[in-house]
Amino acid sequence: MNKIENDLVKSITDIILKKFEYQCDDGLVMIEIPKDNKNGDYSANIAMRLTKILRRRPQEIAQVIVEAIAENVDFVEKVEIAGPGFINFFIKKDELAACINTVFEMNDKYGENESGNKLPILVEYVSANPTGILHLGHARGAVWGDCICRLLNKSGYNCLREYYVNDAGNQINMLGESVLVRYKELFGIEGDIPEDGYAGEDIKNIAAIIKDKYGDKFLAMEKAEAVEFLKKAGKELELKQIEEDLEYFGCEFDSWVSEQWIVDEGRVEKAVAKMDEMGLIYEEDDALWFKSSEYGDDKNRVLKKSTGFYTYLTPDIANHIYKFERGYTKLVNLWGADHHGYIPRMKAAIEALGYGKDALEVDLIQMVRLVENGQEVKMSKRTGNAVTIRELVDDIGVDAARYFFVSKAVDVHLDFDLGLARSKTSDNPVFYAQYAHARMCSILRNYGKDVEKLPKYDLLTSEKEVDLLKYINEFVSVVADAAATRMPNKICNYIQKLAGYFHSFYGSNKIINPDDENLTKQRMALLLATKITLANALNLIGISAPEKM
RNA sequence: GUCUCCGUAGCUCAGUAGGAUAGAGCGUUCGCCUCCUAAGCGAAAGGUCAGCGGUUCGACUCCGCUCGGGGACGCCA
Repeated sequence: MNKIENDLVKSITDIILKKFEYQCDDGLVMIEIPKDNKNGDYSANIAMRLTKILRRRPQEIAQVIVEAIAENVDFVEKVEIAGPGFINFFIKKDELAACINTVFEMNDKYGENESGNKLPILVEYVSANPTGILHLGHARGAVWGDCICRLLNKSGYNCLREYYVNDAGNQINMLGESVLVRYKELFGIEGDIPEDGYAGEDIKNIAAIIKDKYGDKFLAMEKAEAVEFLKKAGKELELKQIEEDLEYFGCEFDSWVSEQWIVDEGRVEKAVAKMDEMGLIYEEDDALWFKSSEYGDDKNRVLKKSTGFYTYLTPDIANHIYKFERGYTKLVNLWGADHHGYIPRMKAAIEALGYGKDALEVDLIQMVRLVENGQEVKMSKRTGNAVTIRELVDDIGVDAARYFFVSKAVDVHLDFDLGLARSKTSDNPVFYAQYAHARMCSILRNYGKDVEKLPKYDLLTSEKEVDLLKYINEFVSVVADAAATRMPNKICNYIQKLAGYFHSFYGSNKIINPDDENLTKQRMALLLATKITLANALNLIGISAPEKM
């Protein structure tokens, strides 16, 4: 919330306390920017919200508030009651323009806020198995998670970006076997990829790298021994590829936690022992079960199979314990929608272990369906024809690709029309915003002088100018809200709207006006403040703000 | 069958602490470059917010039911 809104809320609660003897919670007072600015610069619906509590008609409550505001709040130019009881505030124009100097002072830090209160929060995302190349489905989660972390950092959370590497299960054995098949092929020995194996091009590349490095040494080796080696080598090469692709896509991680490491450290055994100690475990049919149904899951889950191996769940529980041990009190996981059934059992484990029911929040990333020429393109690491992140980025660019994913809420299914993304690059909304930025830079270049910080901006009173000022003022609260709700798409909405206000301002006002030096200075200041805000917003979603287009 | 996500303009989607006349892009139809970037601006057309009921001053928004579409329901990972 910006200063004006804050002051309004405070004034209103004060008045309510004084006139109605009711201590009104700040959260009850909503200050909004009305859609139609005939209804003021800001409006409040508090009179209607209080009707029940105060047992008075909204008009009556509004009347009292309006009178007191008019008397006591000096930055309000006019205040009136409208419709069913809205209180509409018209703010003195130079008060609205005060944000320009705030933006200048904060510069690239404008938008920062302390709403997170330094809360230690660990965000786990992507976490794709190191058995294949990252494709479109992963791209959505990667960008979304990356943007969430950018928002959290901007909003004063203490955020850690983590990738959980599933490098211990059966799929890694299959990786080793698949590499072995491709490796042998390079020596003319034909074989079939196992049923659950991996047939992607990446496996061939790995086989080739291994052949270059080690020659034919695995041909004579015992199969089990060869697979043991190849799965490790394969995993490392796959991981390296994943890391490079993510970086290429503008997504970085602070921390990579290996499942194998969790196992090797004895953390799995420790977790099981602890759960046993707490009476959360029982034995049945030669397997070890977790009483997850006592904590909200619809049935109990196996921790250790009758074969003696752990299920996927068990090391992951140890993984989550490890997160808490490092001091993170809030955990956020971004999982694919197919993991939806997995959430209750992980939450059950966390609750059972005493970390609190709501310590873990899981945001599900709904499916991305790849469509081309009206037909669905199946994507699977195994069929080998998946469109990879790298291909996508080479095709349409990092900015457009990122924007496509981050602008749409993750809880809806996404049809990614590759043909459309390719052919309509210039229609992508990201260019609208980037063009606005480039336009502003161009005007700054044409101006040729430094933009001055002025003590007063009293000439910025036209409708377009006021729209811009109010919206620049909103940025901080938009960032805080987007962080709290973990919805970076709200930043996209902000960007589109801010760019729209600018383009509209540009269309109706000559910014550099040789006949009026004072007005030009003020408009240039507004322009620079807009540019800084837009650049900061673009940066929050990892999209470049070009100086020229 | 159970759980879950979704249903808003011809298409792709915003709008979710309940608020004033439901928004944007693409597409369609008109205007606007002797002037700071026309990748832009202005205007028009386009809607039973899937349907029915409930909660209340007020519902696209919250609750229930129905219909329609996606996904998940393993001693896989």
